[in-house]
Amino acid sequence: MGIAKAMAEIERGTAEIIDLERIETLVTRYYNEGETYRVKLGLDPTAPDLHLGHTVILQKLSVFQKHGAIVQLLIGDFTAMIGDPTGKNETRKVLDRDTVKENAKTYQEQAFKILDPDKTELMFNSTWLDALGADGMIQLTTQYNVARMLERDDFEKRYKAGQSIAVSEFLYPLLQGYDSVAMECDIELGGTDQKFNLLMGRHLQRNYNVGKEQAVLMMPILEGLDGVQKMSKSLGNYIGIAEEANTIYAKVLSISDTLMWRYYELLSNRSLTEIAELRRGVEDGNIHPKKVKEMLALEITTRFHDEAAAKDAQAEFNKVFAANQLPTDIPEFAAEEGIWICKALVDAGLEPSTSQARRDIQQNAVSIDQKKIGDVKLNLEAGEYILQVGKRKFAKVKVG
RNA sequence: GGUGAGAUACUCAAGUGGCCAACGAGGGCAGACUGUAAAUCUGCUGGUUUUUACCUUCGGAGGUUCGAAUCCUCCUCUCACCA
Repeated sequence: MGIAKAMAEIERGTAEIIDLERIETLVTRYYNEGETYRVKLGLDPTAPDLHLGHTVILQKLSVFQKHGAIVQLLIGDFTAMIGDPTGKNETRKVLDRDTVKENAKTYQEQAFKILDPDKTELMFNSTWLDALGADGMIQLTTQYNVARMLERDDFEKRYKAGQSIAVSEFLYPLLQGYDSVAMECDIELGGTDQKFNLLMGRHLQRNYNVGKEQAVLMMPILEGLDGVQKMSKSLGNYIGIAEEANTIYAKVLSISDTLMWRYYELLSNRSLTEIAELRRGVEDGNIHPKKVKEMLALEITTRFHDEAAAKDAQAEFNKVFAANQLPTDIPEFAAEEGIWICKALVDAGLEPSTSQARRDIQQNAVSIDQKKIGDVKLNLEAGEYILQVGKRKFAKVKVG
């Protein structure tokens, strides 16, 4: 493959690249002399469930692997103790080594759905940060000053808003930057929100005389299903890559039409020209936007499962939501005769509390065997029923 | 160390003795309309084997009072100014 084409693949969809020249040099050297280089990605071991937001960067890493990169997946087991400053004053729970190892393993398994295992190294930053010691830590803190630290967007905002900033939080960017020193990486990837930390790596590599300064490549932050907030597990607006085909398909289809184009740009493997054509088609009214969304849903579902599973998911989706029929697999549970409907809904996991169940029944959101019920005092007699709350929550109950 | 201000539900934010399970906004859930899209309209948004009732909640622990998110004391945390 030509170097120009490789570079075009690397640059696609990026938010910002610092030191593009260096990347080009590395790629060129690979193609001419077969010399590999190192690309780093730091991961937080607290949340082992990868979602599409992570895959934006992982996909980029896999592009690099095609062009001569050895990927360094860094598990931030040490830095997890501090937690990247987020503005939230949550106390982090301290993870023990075993949990971290387990999380790392899960990470790895999931990441290998996208990455080439033969060109990936797994690392833990406790390896060198444990060894740093108090004097090493102090040495590290002399490399930067408070005024510059406060330039970091998040710190600046909080400082101006009069919110607290723990001293330990200043350590986070420094330690992350020091990782780059220890790893001697050539390029570091991250989201745009990581810019400050990524640049710190460059700064520290220079100060510690590593002999190179990492290039930085930032990917845009993928919005979650709501289209506003960034995709994250804690916000519940994510599509997990380990989720079932049906779920992934349905979630993709539930995004807004505007957001769909964003997902195309960042997640699809279709060429940019192809995407532009689809877009024109929709704008001209020649293609129904739902068709385009279905294509995206199929593509993404196929990526984490396979084509057959994706097709099945599509069929199932149409059956349940377009044709209003019952899904194929409905979780079952048993209950005693005469059980109060609200209690049954809670037991089935369809409702969080009987009070909530009561409200939903009053609002016509609950049906039994596809018939709405309005009676909150209903007790179920012996028999089998299909319970449904809203459009998407189903359960089969055996009473008696 | 001193002085002052503040801590309310998922978030922001009213409420300064009874009309408070606590205004409002955002978010979320549900209904109508749809393409499980968007926009719009409507309802709900602490819990309880059963609800015009009862129980728990306004940083924490005590106290005053017939009655406290509201008053008092101590504590914890945050911010500002001074040192």
